[in-house]
Amino acid sequence: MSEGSVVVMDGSDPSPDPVDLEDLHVTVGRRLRAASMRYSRSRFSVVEVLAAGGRPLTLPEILAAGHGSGLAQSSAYRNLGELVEVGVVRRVESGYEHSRFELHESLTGHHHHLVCIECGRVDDFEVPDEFEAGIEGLVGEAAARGFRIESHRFDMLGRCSTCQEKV
Amino acid sequence: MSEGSVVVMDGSDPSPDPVDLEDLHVTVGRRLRAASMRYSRSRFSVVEVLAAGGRPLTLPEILAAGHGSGLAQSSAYRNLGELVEVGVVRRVESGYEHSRFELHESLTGHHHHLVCIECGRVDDFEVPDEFEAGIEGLVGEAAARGFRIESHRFDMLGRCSTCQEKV
DNA sequence: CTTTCTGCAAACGATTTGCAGCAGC
DNA sequence: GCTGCTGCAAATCGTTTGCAGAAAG
Repeated sequence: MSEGSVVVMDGSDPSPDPVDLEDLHVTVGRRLRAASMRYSRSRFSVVEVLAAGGRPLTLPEILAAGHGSGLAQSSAYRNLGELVEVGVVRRVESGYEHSRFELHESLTGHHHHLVCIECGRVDDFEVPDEFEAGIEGLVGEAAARGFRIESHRFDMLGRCSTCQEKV
Repeated sequence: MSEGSVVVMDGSDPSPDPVDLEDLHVTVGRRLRAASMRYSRSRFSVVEVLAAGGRPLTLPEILAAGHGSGLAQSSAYRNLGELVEVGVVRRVESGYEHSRFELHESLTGHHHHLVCIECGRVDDFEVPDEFEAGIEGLVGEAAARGFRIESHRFDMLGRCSTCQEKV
């Protein structure tokens, strides 16, 4: 649960995610070993690709990015599933043809998504602290409905710059 | 696009959705006819089930609720797809085994979802106006990232009352 | 060496679709 | 009576899984 290398975003940095690769791999290796799993070459490659992507990627994107690594589709899916289980990867259902995968928030920091309703592309998006605080306030309201809230998901849907041009 | 029977929620009513069935069917019939489609018995039944559900339902749930109507699975899917196209139904991807379907927000009012991470159940959830206002403020920020926002999606994830007991 | 991975190919399962007969208007 | 809708069964397609050989430690 506790993790020393959590990256805290301050909202003032517009660049993707300066996650330190060194730390990242150390942390991932630790989490895998804790589950008596190996940090194999293909798992390493998947993590590397996700870190470089800086946004949720589909399986085809992951395979293409790891070009030459010759990773089989089934292995990639299997790796992703395992990484999800040890809390290194998070699966993002975009509702388009493919699921998307990104590094877990414990590694990249809490954020939300900008989803293109045209091409399905998903970008990361951080919101002001006061907004997040407002969300916390809603948790109590949900409790009144019998729900015990663990997390939330906030997406803004629209058209990315590329797809706006196509109109 | 414009529609006279849009239901506006004021956020003070905790009950599900007092959508008037009469109005609902009239509106749906109008939208279908506008697309030169018929308001067939099975489409009617699907709309009725969704209205009664008051929350996003899966296809199995829809078929079960319309018991006796003998609606074929493929027809239900086809009806739902058509209703989505004419703006009567909205598809909600829960990320669990089945997609879910609910009446379009133009018929039920804008709302969000409480999602049970255990059983996949989804309940409707309305947030205070000031919260929605805060969301609008984020649209401009997204624009700075090249995205033109059309809508948003906010889900709170947790465990429903039934699934809390199972622990 | 032993245990855990990987690739391959087959299996799955939710959703979609072609087609011939039925229903709405 | 047309035209559009429905059920049935087959096809899709992203994702999962069984298995035999290949790596990790």
